[in-house]
Amino acid sequence: MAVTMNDVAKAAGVSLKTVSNVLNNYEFIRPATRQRVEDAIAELGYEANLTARSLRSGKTSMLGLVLSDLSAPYYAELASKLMDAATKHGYRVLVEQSAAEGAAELNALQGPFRQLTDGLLFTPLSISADAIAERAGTKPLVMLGEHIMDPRFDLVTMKNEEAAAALTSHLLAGGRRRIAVIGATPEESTGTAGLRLNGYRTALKNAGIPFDPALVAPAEWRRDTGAAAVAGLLEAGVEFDAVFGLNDVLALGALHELLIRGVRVPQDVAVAGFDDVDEARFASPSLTTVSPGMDEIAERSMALLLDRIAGRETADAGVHVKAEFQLKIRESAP
Amino acid sequence: MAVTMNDVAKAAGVSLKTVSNVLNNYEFIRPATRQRVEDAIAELGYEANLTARSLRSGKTSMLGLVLSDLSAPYYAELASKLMDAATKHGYRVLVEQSAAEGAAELNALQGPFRQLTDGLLFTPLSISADAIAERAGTKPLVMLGEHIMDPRFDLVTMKNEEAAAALTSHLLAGGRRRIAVIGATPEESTGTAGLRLNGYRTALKNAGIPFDPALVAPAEWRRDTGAAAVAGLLEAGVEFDAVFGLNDVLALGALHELLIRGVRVPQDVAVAGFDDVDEARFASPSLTTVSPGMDEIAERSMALLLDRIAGRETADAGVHVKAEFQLKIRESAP
DNA sequence: CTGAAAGCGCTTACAG
DNA sequence: CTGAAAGCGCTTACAG
Repeated sequence: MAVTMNDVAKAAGVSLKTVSNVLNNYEFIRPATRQRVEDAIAELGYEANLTARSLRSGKTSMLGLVLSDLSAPYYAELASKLMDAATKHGYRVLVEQSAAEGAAELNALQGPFRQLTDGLLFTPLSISADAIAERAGTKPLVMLGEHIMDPRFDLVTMKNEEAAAALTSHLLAGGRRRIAVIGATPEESTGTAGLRLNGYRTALKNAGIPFDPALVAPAEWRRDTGAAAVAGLLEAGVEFDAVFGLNDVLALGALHELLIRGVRVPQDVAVAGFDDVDEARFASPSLTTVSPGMDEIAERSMALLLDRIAGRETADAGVHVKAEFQLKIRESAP
Repeated sequence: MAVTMNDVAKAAGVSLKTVSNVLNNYEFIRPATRQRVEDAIAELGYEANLTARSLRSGKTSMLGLVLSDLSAPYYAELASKLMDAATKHGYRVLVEQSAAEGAAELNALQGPFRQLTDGLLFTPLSISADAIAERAGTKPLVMLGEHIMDPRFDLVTMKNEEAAAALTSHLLAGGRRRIAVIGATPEESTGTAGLRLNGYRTALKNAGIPFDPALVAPAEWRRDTGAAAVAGLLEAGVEFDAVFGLNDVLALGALHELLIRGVRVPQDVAVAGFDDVDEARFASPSLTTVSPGMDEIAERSMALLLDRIAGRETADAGVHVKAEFQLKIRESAP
């Protein structure tokens, strides 16, 4: 059997409570007592049983991270940063992939997954704010992304509209007039895709250019679907001189498809994305995109969640944070 | 307070043990009793407390996954598949990033992380087999990768030597004679890099071509380091007509560097990688690489770990599994 | 097939 | 500053 607190207490000649006090850094312990306990711990190689601690205290020292797909570069990079941040604060991260499915999202919100974690970083994609509110429970919950922007919930996100507008304006300043958008439906206006499309429309409007729904191609946010979407536009005979992929993998898929069809980038068609994943810098041509402030998003969301858990943040209404973005002008749309 | 088993037992008019029997699918329960218990569970909305279960049973229903960096595409894709597999079997996955540092690896092996999981999928990169054996404890441990290939441990890996040899032979068959290798030191012969380099040397030997250490450039396995390594070779005046990046991100970084320097791929220099991450297919030119059988690796390693946990696999010596590979011939080295 | 009791290893009021 | 006791919510032998 493993060494228990009881063994430590006996070896140090103190009570259980005193050992617990030492472990939990209780302030008022006689230095000599503390020393004796610490010696006993070292000698016996005692390690606290986290499960027992958790059962009694109700805290698990684990955080939940729910996102659609860990193999998507944006999420992979974000998860990596969040885990590093959590480790720094003594927490571990339990990841759940929802595949953007409502059932999986609900499950993560209420099921055993929730029970095992002290707080949740949640990227909802399918379920509604009301469904979340109904099941939110009492443990802290911080939203990532923009499917839900509701005053009831804490939210850390990015400046989607502003950034998309800035990127579109850059394309317009480069003389592009028919900018295809990949990854949204023409009438979308909420959620990540909708907000980025709004930004695109705002920039067009400011430039006095009418919005043409024919230029907007829906697609799931992957490379293969980005490629297929641009192929669809070309085959439908839609004319365009730029492609705005609503995220980088869409743009990279589109870029690939254009090049194998002999379309020159950026001479014939400029291409731009959104996310600034590492891959974007090393594409050929390198990809113009938006850096959405991922470091800031990771740090702020982790800090907010930990503040809620510790009771340092007590605002009744949700706290909303938007990270700063940066345009990354590269070869694909100089 | 949450609903407990006691509440269910009272509501159903049975003992605690009977409720436990129903929850754990004990075979010999009178159907009527089972029904009453299930009704009570449904009515009260009872959910088992996993922490309590875990304290008593010693099982956590969590699996640990230790890898160096979740933002690396190969690991991101592997982790994603492993999580899906774990979910299918009722397990959750706790991920730990080691940054390939020995201290972090030791920590994952013994610390609280280990305590919280029923078994570990471990990609050691720094620590020795002996160090692992010393700290392996009694819980199941399956190695991923090839830093440790020791009969004491279960291991699921890929055919590094064979695959690297096959890829090199393909480059040779295409008329390439000076194939630079990025991501290893010339004398390396163990670990993932060493094995792949061995395969390269075997293929050269079979073709009667001498091994030139000047063609081998060390680099950490990232895009930026791949680019820097190829830049280093060019600036040192080393002549080569092909580049074998020991993984895809190295190859993609190298590809990018070659193209911005005006080297034509594949006309002047062929480029090949290893891993077949999704990105490889969509690079321009698309990347010739090895598909190492990631699906098989994910499935087999998960199955082996679960078999060890359940006691279905009882071999004293480590079970070693090697997945089948496939060459993916694409534009960068046709 | 089912029950009563013990106990997993901690933390938490409560005393003193 | 420290101790003795209770209890978090389960599962596990042990009986019957």
